[in-house]
This record gives sequence, C-alpha cells and structure tokens, in this order.
Amino acid sequence: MSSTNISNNSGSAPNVPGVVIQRLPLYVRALTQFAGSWDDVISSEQLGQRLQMTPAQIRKDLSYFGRFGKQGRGYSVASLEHRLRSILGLDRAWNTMVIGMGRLGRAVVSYPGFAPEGFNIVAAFDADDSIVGETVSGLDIQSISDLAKTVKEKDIKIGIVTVPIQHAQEVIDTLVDAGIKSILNYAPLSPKVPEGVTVRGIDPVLSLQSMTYYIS
Amino acid sequence: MSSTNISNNSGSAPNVPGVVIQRLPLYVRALTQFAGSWDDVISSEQLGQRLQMTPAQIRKDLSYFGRFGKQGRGYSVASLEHRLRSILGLDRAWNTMVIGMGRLGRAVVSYPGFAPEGFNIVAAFDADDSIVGETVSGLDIQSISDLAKTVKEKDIKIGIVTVPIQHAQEVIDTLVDAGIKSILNYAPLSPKVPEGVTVRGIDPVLSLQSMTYYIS
DNA sequence: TGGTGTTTGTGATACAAAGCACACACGCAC
DNA sequence: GTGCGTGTGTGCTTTGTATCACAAACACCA
Repeated sequence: MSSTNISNNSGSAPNVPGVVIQRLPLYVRALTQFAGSWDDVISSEQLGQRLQMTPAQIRKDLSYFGRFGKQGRGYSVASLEHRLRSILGLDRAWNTMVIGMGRLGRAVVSYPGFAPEGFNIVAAFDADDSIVGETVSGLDIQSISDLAKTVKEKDIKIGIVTVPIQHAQEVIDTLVDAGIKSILNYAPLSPKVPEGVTVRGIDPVLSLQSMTYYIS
Repeated sequence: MSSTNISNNSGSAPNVPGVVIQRLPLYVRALTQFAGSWDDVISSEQLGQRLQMTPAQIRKDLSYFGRFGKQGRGYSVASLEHRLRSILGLDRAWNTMVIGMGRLGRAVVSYPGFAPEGFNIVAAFDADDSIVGETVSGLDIQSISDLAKTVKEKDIKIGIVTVPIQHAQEVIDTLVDAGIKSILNYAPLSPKVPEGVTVRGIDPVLSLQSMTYYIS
C-alpha cells in the first residue's frame, strides 16, 4: 500500500524502528543493481544519490546492525548486500501461499517476480468449491478448509490474500489461526490482526488517491 | 510500496505533512465501507478502531483541513467522506495512461478496480513496435513517441509505469518531460524525479522482504 | 431550561526520526 | 613512516509526528 501495519520485532538486534526495517530491502535492491558495476565498493554518498536519501540516514540505518563499512573507502557492495540479506532473512527461501484464486490471485501466482527473490508459492486456496481441484500455474487449487493442515505440511510462513473484500477479514483470521505471522494483503481494507502479526497492504488505488492531492 | 517519494504540496491547506495525506484515502475507504451501516454518524473512536489507530490521530489529521465534526456526536459519515474526497481531488475523474504493455501492463489495464474510483485508463503505450497497434481491453497500444501528444490531447494527469526495470528510468524521464506530475511505478527501482513530481511505488517483493525480518 | 454524558478540536507534551558535524579509521603516495 | 584525503560511525541537535488531556460544544432528557 502503501498502507502498512507495523508490529513487534522479535529479531536479533533490539528495538530497530519499523521504518528502518522497511528501508533495508531498498538498500538490498540498490546494491544488487549496483553489483557488476565498474566499482565493487560503494559509499553512503553514492547509495544515497541513487535512492534519493541522505548519506547520513543510510549510515544511521546500517549502524543499528553493525559496522559494515571501511572508513575512507565505503562499503563492499557484495558483502553489504550479503549482510543485509542475512539480517532480513533473505538468505533462505520462504514458502508462501495465495488465498483467493480469482482474477487477481491467478495473476499473483503467475507473476514471475517472486521466485527469483526466494519467495516460492507452494499452495493456492479458494473458498469456491466449483474451482477447487483446478490447476493454476502448476498449483492445485485447494479448499480453504485444508489451509491449516497444508501450512504445517509445507512449512508455509507467509500468506498472500487476494480474496474479495467481503471475505478478507475472515480469511485473514483463518491465516492467523493457522499460525501465519506475515500477511501480504491485496484486499482494500485494513484488517485487524493480533499483536505480533505483520500485514503489508498492496493497494494501487490508495496510492493514486494520495497523489491526486498534489495535482493542483 | 510501500516505498514512497514524497514531494511538495501546492494544495489549498498549507504545509500538510505527507504522512497525513497518505492516511486520508484510508479514512475515505473506511467511511465508504461504513456508509450504509445502521448509523450515519461515526466517532473518531469508532473510525480508529476500524483502522487500528488512535482517535486522537484521526482528529489531528482532520483538523489540518477544517472542523468537520460535531462535538458530542461525531462525524457525519456521508459528509466527511465527501469533504475528504474533495480535499484529495477525488470528486472528479482522472485520466491515466499505462506505459509498458507486457504481462504486468495488460493485467493493470484490465484490472477492474480503477474505474469505479474515478481513475480512467485512456491510453496505453509500449516501446516495442511489433505490438504497437494491438488492442488490449479496448485500448490501442501506441508508440511511446506519441506520448507527449496524447497526454495533451486527452488531458492525462497520471502515468502508470509497467515497463521492465532497464527502461523504467528512461520512461519516467519521458513522462516528466511530458508534464506528468504523478507517477505510479511498478518497476523495482527508486527513480530519480525532479522536485514537484510525486512517485508512488508498488512492489510486493519489497513488502515481503521487510516482513521476513520479523519471522524469527 | 438546566444538568449530564459525549465527543470534538487543539495547545502542550512526549516521543521518534532525520540530519549535522566531527573524531577517528583507513588507504595511498612519497 | 608520515602526511593527506576520504568516508565511516555516532553523539548531539533539530525537526517532525503522535499522543495526552482538557475546555468548549452539542445532544438528550427530565
């Protein structure tokens, strides 16, 4: 979304602000894109220029987790990327599932951008029995009643919600009950979740609606 | 995105923080969903409960723009929604265009969620001449070289970028040159834009990457 | 009409994040 | 090695945002 729902951090480094965590993937992305450039070292100045932020903020953010740079030189691109990925838990693959196999859900499971980043969609669910059993992008559509069982069997840690808004809260409750702690929500509502569950919303309409304000 | 690029506000009310503007659509959405309930008045307490935020924050946010509530009663749902839509510029329709007619761009133009909110996609562009002239969801794919002309002819105010990352910055530069001030960016990079141009990014991968941190 | 219960709008306050600026570390050249 | 240039890491300051708490406004009822 743009709109977010920040939660607790049970990670290693204590008390890192949510905004900082949300910027780390930005750094990872920029570093990945920078790797293979003529230089294998990057300064906070250069990174900041690429990301349109101040060098000081980048250094502050990184300092929450350790000292990764060398004074007088900058940061090793490869090494910093690796360290950040490790901090974020991106040095492993994550099993995910998509709930809601309508138009949007089908677009999501066939989106080729998740797998290369280590997010594997390993299950697909829908409440409509008439499409349960269909195959989409190599995935059998399962009934939501199987969800909890499948979450355990396949060690799924992340749920992607693409159901219509009327069922979104209910589905999210189901995910929470199944022990899911991370939810990517495409439905246009702000769901209620207990403390300790993180929700990130994806809503292009919200983004558009906040931009029109600035068009005179 | 989740990741955003905040810019100047040339609006009527002076100096409203960007975070506040980004919350207004949330209020609009909640009010719309609340309309038709048993009650036509809503308190900041109720709104806050629905959106998981404090009543005080909601009242503060609204106070940037005027006094919309009645003490002892709350806010008229219909009236507050209308006022907020007016502030955000949502009381009119906006013409938009999509640049990049690959898989993602096609999904975007056929997404049924934009039009009901007043965002009409009136043009589609691609750099690849071999698909220029094709029709997607009733739109002719045009060459990017026609972009500036079409922007003027059709009074397009918003650009939606769905091109591959290699061409994204270049395309965004083209939009800026054509006078576009609001860009919704699906490409996984943080583009450079001049002061006065607002960019909102949509990147589900970034959202996922910042959630994995919290999974122990 | 006066009293009671609500809920707003907002100054004041507390908290959080961003930016500054400089000591310190390191690389490099001679 | 000594000296110079560069860029980090970080305490301190500034800016920004969220929350508190309460006076004023209104609804409702007797």
